[in-house]
Amino acid sequence: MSEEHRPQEHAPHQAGTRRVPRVTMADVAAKAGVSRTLVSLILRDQPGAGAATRDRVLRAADELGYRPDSAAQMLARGRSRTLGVMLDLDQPFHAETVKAVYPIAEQLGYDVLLSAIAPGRDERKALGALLGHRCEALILLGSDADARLLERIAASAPTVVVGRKASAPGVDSVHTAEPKGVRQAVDHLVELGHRRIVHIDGGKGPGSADRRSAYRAAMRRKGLAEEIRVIPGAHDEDAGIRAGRLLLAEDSLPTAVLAANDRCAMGLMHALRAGGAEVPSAVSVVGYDDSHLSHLSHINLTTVRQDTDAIAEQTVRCAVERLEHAALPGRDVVLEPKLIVRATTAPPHSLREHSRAQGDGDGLRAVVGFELAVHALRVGLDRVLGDPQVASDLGVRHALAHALEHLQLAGGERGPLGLALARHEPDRVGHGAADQHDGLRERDHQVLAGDHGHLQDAAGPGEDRHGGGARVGGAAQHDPRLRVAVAHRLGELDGIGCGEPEVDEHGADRAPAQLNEQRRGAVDRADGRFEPDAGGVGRYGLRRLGGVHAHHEILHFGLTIGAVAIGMVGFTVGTRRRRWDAADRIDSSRVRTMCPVLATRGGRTNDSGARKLRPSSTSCGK
Amino acid sequence: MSEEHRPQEHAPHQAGTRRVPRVTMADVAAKAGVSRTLVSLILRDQPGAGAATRDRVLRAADELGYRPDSAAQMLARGRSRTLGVMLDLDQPFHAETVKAVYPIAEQLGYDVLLSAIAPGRDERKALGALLGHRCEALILLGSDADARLLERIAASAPTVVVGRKASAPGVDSVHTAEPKGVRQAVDHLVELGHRRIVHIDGGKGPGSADRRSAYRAAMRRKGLAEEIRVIPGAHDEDAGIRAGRLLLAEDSLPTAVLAANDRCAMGLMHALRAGGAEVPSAVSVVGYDDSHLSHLSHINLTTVRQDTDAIAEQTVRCAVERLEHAALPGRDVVLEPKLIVRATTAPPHSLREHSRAQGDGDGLRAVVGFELAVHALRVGLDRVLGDPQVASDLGVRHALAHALEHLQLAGGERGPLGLALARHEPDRVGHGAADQHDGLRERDHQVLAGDHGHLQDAAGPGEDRHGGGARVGGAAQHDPRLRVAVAHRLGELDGIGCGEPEVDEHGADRAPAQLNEQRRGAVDRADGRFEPDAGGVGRYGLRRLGGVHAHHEILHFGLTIGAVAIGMVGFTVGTRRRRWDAADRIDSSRVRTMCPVLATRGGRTNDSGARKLRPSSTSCGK
DNA sequence: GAATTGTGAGCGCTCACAATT
DNA sequence: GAATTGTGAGCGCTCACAATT
Repeated sequence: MSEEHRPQEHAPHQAGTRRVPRVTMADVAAKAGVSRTLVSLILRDQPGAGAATRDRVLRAADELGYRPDSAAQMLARGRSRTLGVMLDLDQPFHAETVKAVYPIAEQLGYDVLLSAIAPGRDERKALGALLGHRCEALILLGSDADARLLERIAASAPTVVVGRKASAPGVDSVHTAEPKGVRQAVDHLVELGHRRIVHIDGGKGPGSADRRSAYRAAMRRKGLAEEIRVIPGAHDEDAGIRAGRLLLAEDSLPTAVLAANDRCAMGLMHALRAGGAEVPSAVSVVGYDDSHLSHLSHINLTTVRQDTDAIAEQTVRCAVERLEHAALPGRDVVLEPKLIVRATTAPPHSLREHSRAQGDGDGLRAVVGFELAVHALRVGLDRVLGDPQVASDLGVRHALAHALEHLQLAGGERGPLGLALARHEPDRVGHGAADQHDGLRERDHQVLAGDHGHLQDAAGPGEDRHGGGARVGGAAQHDPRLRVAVAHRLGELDGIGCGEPEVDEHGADRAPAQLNEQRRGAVDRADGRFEPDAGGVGRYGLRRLGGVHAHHEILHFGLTIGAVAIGMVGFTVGTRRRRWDAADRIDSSRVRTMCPVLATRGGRTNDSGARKLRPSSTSCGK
Repeated sequence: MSEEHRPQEHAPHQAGTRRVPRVTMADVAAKAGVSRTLVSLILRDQPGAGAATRDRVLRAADELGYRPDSAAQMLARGRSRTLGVMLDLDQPFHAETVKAVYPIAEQLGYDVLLSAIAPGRDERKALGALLGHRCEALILLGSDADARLLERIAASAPTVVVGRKASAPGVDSVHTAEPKGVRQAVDHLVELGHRRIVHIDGGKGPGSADRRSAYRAAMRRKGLAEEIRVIPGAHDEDAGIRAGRLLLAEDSLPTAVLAANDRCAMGLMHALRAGGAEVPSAVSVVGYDDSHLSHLSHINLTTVRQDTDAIAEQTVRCAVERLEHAALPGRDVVLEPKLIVRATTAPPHSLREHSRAQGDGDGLRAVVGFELAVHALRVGLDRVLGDPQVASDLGVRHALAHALEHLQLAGGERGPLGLALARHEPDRVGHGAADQHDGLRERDHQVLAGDHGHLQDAAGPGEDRHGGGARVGGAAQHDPRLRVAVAHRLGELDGIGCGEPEVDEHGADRAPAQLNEQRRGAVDRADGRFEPDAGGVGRYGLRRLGGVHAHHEILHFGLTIGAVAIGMVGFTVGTRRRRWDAADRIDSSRVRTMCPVLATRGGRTNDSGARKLRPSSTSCGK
């Protein structure tokens, strides 16, 4: 019977059975005129074949489109060199881990096969698929198998459980030190002043039991045994939503919640916000995992980081070592967790009301505060400097110079406030702080060019200088570059990007240089205009302040300096004014422009609100 | 040579080669006392074996822990009955699809193997793994392969591309009708009144080209050919962030953006918000996919839904049919998309504001701005009034009185600023504006009691009045009730909750009454303390301003008045100062407390930042 | 003759060892 | 003798067919 007429071609026992024609090693060997063994040798990149033969075989294989059949390889080798990974596709943490597993496995010469758990596809099924495909070792990412099941699994193949301590002997496990991570989170909250700290647990999810008891222990350790409360949950948004609603339905909210993981925290925050309880002002929330979502700064979740790279490496290593030394006892690899403080934790309001705790820990607000301080200053400047008379006064200019210098100093030599203002008001501020900045783009340099003093003629005929009410609206329009700068800086503060390792919470154990590289790449790609901020401000300014403190520092600096600067200008104008008054060089319309309240004395006003004011009999007014 | 001494046991060619001992069919056959064929037959559930033998074999297999070796099965069968799915673990849409693929494949008797693309693992690599493991057909979820590559892939195995039209002959594709989905989105936006609708495309991602041209077509169809603008992007958050920053850096924002997919939309929204452009008040955003994230109501993304169940079913069917009838021509299965309107789309502000575009349309920022203006004022007051000498000066008190009066007037008789300040600074402001407020809680009344003048002794010996740097930290602490009030108000303004239907952008077609009900329920549940604000300030204050206008109004008022008030106080202090100077009633430490910059003249400083300042020769300093 | 069971070849590869240059 | 090449068995299964009851 010739090859073409094989009965398999229409085998009756299975619908759709179709022998897929395959280019085999024998075909390649025939074409190249060598033996199968040589082909095998050459394709596996083993030594022992002549260069000419090598070429010929490789070419033949390529021409025939030959692809080794791993089934046959496995069979012949007696082993598959394949690791099976069971995962939950909905857990970003699993995705991160798998992505880190691939390169390590490849490096060790192992293939990776994935099998997902899903509705209607439980662990047994998912693992069965892996085992059936001859995975030599199993990596269980989302397992909630009990000791008995785990033992049975491990009987089939070396097994590594990730994310929790293995409950069965002879099973390796790789996970974070839950007690430490949870304790860090609890300590952080207690330090902020929280006492009513609730824990939403992860149900049967991996690590949940450990985190639950770690929470209890951490609370007891802080003398908060009576405040211990665990709400049953799971590792998804729904659990967080349910817990949030449960809490909202009660008489009063706890001041802080430690969620089972980031997804749970997301759901919780959603429910709280929908119910009118803002995070973190009403309730602080801590997640777990530091999955990529928590980085996004409109989420900006305080969370316990698990290092997926380290987890992946240890996991693969465990599996491979067990594969090569079967007799190894079960190991439990425990990695260090790390609390990443972002913007969802703050002092509880009860404390804040007593005005004791410093700062509210709200990153977004801090930055917005900083921006607004700059704008408040700008409004003040516009008001005052909108009047050429006032602006040209030497005292005012000096006061302004001081204010700006102060601003620059606020965040360090070329601090964020100074730089931002320099970019915001280049024609006014000059670029004393900015011009040495090698990252500044040409355009910026051009804008700044020809201005080397600390203060240019502030009252110069800029197209922006018309005074009056409309100015305020104008002032409220932010320079988009400033926005971008702030957004970038926020990202840096959060440690998403580059940074000195000792400051950067994320990068610390992650090869910062590489991250820097990456970061810069991202920035470069984003938009040519951003480099100065990415490379400059962050590095010189906020970084120096270090981590989360920077948030508070900025808020304080911004508010302080904005207010001080405006006050100063007002002060100076006030001081000088007497002189102008005497010289009668300022008319009422100018005064009104400068400050509507002051102008009402003269009975003239263009402000319906101000019209009702009854002026006092002080020195203001004409 | 006996089995135990196989040389493979220590094969030298590969480190760690270890023949995994395996229970084979022969072992089972031996144990059951039958032939291998019978075991094979029985384990595959084929007819033709006696019931008794069946039992015996099954029992033997079970006892030995026998597990068929799929590598050998594949090899022997000549086919694997395995479908390979290539996916991107970071795309929720892929996860959804895979979860739907499993049951359908199982039903048709196929195994599923997953292979992820990841950094350092491109399509070729991922597909190579699948092919190597003898997948008979390939399902490509995140492919950006061009026609040439696709053709080469398809030469190895029947291929189904998901999410876009296949560009190569003989390749099946399953995707949503992009033109329809995009048109629905564009039509929805145009109906809301948008014209400047930008599209962030998905780069080389699946379906991007189709969506891009569909966007162009839909825009042209609406007579908006001139508004067409495509920003290069990708299917991830980064692309959205980059596009958002790009847009923010321009002179003005578009009013609506159609993102490449949900993740891109998430990044975009993040960037916009970080840059101060609220969604949807400043910019409307539409996603694509309806992945599980978009459901979460703090995201609540308007998006184009793709039915993953239908996609999975059609995809598996295509693959299997092609497997069984090789000659089939390439099919293109097109499914219906569906626009899911949620909360990220709203009428453009140009419409809402009669094309005046006041302010930046940022609700949160407006409110924060208002808060911060109050705080800036407070900082200024603390600074100035922290010095009893200054504070007791009649001129300063009058200036302050004016500022506060102005604040109260700003939002109407009992306007939000006045009220907020009254609650914030009850002992200082008095409750002229607040005491008639029937919603105020008893405690508040008590706090305010006994103070009926417009201005109490500002320098009185309150426990809160110590001046100096620490005060700033204190001032940055917000009254949580104020925040809650603000959050509530924001919710009302945004139409998430109750409100006049004609103002409420979201609720208009959504049964406002029911929403009101819901909202009130939420408020009632949230915390007993909130009623005054929910029922009071909102009703008397902001509501009167009406809808989104209020945002801008508050921002302007807040900034203006904060700056004006501080400037006024500074002005007055400046004016008065001459007198103090003359009387030598103010010492340098006091000045330093009041304003560090001013103090540097005297050479004394407690501020390392200020130390570097070189004072000018003006009137400041001792 | 139908139901049940067994035999031998082969899937495509790798490995140990032998045989060439 | 070192570098290169070839041979034959076997990995664990399935299939067609033969051989039993």
